Amino acid sequence: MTPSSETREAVLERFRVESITEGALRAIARKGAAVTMQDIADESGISKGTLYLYFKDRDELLHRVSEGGLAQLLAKIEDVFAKGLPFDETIRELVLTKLRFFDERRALYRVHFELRFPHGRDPMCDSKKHNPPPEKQLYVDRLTRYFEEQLESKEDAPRLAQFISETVAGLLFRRIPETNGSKLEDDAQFLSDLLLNGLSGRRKKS
Amino acid sequence: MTPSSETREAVLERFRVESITEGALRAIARKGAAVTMQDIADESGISKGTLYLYFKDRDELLHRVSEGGLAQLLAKIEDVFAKGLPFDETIRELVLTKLRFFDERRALYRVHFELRFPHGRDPMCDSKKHNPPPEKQLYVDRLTRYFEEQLESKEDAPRLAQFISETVAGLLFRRIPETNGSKLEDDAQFLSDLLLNGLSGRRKKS
Amino acid sequence: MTPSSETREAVLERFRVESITEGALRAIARKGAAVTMQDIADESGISKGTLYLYFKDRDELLHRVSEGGLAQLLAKIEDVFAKGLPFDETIRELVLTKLRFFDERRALYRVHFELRFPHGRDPMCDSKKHNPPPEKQLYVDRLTRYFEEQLESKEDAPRLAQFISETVAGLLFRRIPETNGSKLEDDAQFLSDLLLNGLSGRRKKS
Amino acid sequence: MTPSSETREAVLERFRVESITEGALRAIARKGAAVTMQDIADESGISKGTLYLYFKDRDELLHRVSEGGLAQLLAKIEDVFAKGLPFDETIRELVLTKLRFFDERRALYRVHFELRFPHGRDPMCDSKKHNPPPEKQLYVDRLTRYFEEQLESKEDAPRLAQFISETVAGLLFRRIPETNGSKLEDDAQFLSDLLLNGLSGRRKKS
DNA sequence: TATGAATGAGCTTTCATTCAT
DNA sequence: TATGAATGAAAGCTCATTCAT
Repeated sequence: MTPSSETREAVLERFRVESITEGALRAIARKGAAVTMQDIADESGISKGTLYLYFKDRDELLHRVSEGGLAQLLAKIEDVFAKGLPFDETIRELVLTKLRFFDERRALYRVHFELRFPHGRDPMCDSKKHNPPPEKQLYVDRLTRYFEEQLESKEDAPRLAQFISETVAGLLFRRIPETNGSKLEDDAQFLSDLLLNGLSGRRKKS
Repeated sequence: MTPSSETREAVLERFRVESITEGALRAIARKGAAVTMQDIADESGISKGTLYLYFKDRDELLHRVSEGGLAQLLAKIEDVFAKGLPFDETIRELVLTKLRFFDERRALYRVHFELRFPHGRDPMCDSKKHNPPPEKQLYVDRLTRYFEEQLESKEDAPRLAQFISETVAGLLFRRIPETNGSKLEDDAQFLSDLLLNGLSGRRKKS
Repeated sequence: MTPSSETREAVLERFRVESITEGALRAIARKGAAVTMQDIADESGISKGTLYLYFKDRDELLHRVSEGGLAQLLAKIEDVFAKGLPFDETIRELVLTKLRFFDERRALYRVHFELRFPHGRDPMCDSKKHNPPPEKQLYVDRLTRYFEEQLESKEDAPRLAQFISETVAGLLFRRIPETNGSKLEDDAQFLSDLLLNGLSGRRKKS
Repeated sequence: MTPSSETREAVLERFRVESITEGALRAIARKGAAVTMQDIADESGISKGTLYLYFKDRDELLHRVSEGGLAQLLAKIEDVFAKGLPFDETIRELVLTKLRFFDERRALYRVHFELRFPHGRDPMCDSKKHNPPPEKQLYVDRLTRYFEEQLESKEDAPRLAQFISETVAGLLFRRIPETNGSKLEDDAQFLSDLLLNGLSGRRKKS
């Protein structure tokens, strides 16, 4: 009734959802994309049934985990843009940021992949599935806008944005499974250089 | 008993394995990464039990499917190198080849991903897991050798090879789930250009 | 403390129980015999926990709903007897009354059935089960008394009473599930005629 | 391949289905309409998973149990008609037959009831449900035909058939739950008399 | 060697019941 | 007294794997 009580419940709810979300991430980190609800419950320190108080079903839970992660990434990206660095520096920072983000949250990355391949191609079952606005797209959209401002030909912007997004994804793709020895900063540096300069000048003079 | 009969059995074995592998690919294409052994058996025209005569378990079967796919890709890559084209052309052909290969075998790509995250990180269960020589690495190794020949600084070669490998993977990552409208050849062109020239010269003069 | 306050609490208690009972009936009407406690709580406008303040468990709640319904029916039956109609008329009215009663409360009828088959015959679990005086019997008893007054042979009375009770039940049995087209009054008429006159005179003269 | 092998498999299948069906009846007798698949599996001496080799789901299994029972009843009814007894005798035999049939298979009767009330009234979920031709109707239809031959007014035949069917059901309704003391043959006699003669002549002369 | 019926562990999900507030 | 979040014991169902034929 009172505003404070409303806030209180809402806060509690958010807290629960967050703690489950984090537990889910830990669980996914341990068990892979095949996490069970029991795994998530255990890792969250609550009981299986409680999960269903906050999420309709497994699908919704995983989607929310995914969305939550993306939102954090978007915030970090925005911080980079806010610095107002020159183009090259911005690109380097963007690459490094995304790389670091997922490197610290390898589990999250798995979830993204699993959600993109919803277990079959039967067109009928898509209707009842969770189909939120393409939150991943938000990230690419933001990049697109930046490129439209910075590049000469606007038309390349969307593809370039997507390309960078996926290129970094590619790097992560390698880094995630094996505990790779190469330093993350070096990878980021290398990738940024390649993006900015391509292979030009690296070829043998021959 | 006789050498010929031995050979015969070996041939039969290979034939079986191949036919199962192909059936598995078709099954995966239909059902996604969640294929069941029954799906694979049906699509291969044999019975479920027979699968276990040729493969230890589901995990090994999928790994072999994955390996088999890679072997085909390697063969195609070798064809590209055999043409003896100039560097730029070779890069473009390589990109296009890999892109086409997986675009025609989207299902296979899923399997690769699923296999990279073998369902758990508990160190205890690794013992019983399939741990084949890094067959994927073969592809990167081949590229590395090429770059070592072609580039000035040998030390960059491995990273560059891996990078290209993953970059293309990134592109596929986008193409697989949604029946994306953009033409594959355009994507390949764009990616090759970026690899070869980077963003140099695209920035606004400002 | 004071007598008035005691009464007050008692009244409140009765009021609560009744309102829950009615809510339960509505809930059963909507969800069938598989009502959940939550359904009942919602329909009663109270919370799930509160149900357990007034009823030991689901079983007791449903039994009380059932009993409550029967009490109403008994009252209506009494009204029929109070009219002092001749025998034939009384029978007809009784049949019609019961038929109408359950026809308007189809849901209630389901509960009766479910409660008669309390989910198991293991003699051990009977102890914790609700075992109220056979309330249904009250209805049959009342009929028995009437027949004892009206019929020549007193000994047939109990069986006849039970028989009529079940015959009407049989009719309802058909009417409940399918939204049957036949008019309730016609069914009642037919049944009464049969009870009163049997098949005598309907046979072909042949 | 050979006819004998075909027969063999078919026989085995029928044997399994029958043994499960019987196990289900026993399980229902013990646990009521709320039998679980595990109960049925235990009682059938097989494992839970095996049930799903022979029945799509719980619903289909229960329906088949129900149908199987009805088929047996129909056969017995047919035997009665085949005797070519006079009308009164036929009615008496029919009543006794059905009464005995269900008295020996009380569990089966529960299943019939549960299947008539498929757990809710949401009209949407009916589509995917098992909806076989109304096998119960077959029994009533058979009776109807008999009455059409035997009674003067054909139009009463369907209602009379249904009525008798449900009247007997009503009797069973009483006999099932409590291990009732009254002799089945007496109940049958009484019911037949009432059907044939009604209450005529029983009233006090007064 | 090939089969596929049988198994049972394990999954998602529901819901009666409890208890701290 | 009233609440409803939390629980956890089942339930229905799937599927990798085994083994008698």
